[in-house]
Amino acid sequence: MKLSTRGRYALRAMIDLVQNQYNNLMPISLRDISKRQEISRQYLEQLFNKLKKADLVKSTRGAGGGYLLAKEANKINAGDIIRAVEGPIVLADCILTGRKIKKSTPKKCNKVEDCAIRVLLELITQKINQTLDTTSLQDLGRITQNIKKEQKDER
Amino acid sequence: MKLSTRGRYALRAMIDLVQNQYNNLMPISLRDISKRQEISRQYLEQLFNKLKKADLVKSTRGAGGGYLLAKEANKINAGDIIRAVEGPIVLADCILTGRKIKKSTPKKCNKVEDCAIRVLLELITQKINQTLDTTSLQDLGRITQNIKKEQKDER
DNA sequence: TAAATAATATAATTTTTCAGTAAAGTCAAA
DNA sequence: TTTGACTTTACTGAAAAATTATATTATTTA
Repeated sequence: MKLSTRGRYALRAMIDLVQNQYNNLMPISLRDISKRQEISRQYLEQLFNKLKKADLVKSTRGAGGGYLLAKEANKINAGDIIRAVEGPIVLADCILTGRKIKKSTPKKCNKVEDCAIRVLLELITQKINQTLDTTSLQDLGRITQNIKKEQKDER
Repeated sequence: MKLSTRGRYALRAMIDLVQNQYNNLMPISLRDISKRQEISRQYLEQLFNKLKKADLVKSTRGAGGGYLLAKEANKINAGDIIRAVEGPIVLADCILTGRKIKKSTPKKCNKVEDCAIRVLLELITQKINQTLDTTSLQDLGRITQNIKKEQKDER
């Protein structure tokens, strides 16, 4: 049970965007994010594709172009970001499809025991989404800011 | 973000154990569980190895042998079972190790942005464990029982 | 006590997913 | 018209997960 790097990288990139924006006026290029976050440009491209489709960022092309937040940082939450790049959070396939367990051997989930497990997993999924949806990008930005400050003060 | 089959199978096997026990007197063989749950015997062996080490089941060898619950079903919870076969629930490696992100390229998690993400993931992990630890095997057994009953009534 | 049963332990194999890379193309602004 | 940036698709290698295989040891029962 892990959050894949896709989700983590997307969060990181979005936090980077908030931190480096000047009132969301100057587009930020993937090249810059790539450098700061040490994530390959091509990989970022994949992620921002999805972030854009989910209306979380907007882009301007050409020289001096790049990405901007599509909404205010307090209107974007962690759940939006993660679901944009990873799809909906599903702890077991039968929850979404209702049935299938595997792709290769599309066996039905016909064990009643599974249904009890499904009840449990659905409950957990709810809790996860609840937490993700009550944490805004602004929150994440502030936390980051505070950590940076602390690190500075220590020196 | 998925619960692996290991965890799901272990839950299923344990529910099977509760459902088919006669006051926990007659050991249940993996062969029977394997048949009922359609999980290969060898795979079950791996799982029960860990369940035993975690003191959730006890075993007797030889003919007529098999597994029994090591404690009462209301003293065993879903979290015990899942953690027994999957290890602790960790949504990102840096949470456990404090630092490392990957094994192969042991790069440090030196981005402050990650720390904000860690705060979020730790919160979620707490919630997950909370839910898992408040759902007993007895609960799961009852839910299963109810579902079986409903299915019967429908006919 | 031999045969059958069932757990224990480890190793090997297969399958699937993930992470990252590459390439070729499109579009917009300076 | 050229640069810089976004778009899209395909591919590859590595790691993790799932499954299978092979012995071995311990009990019971006929």
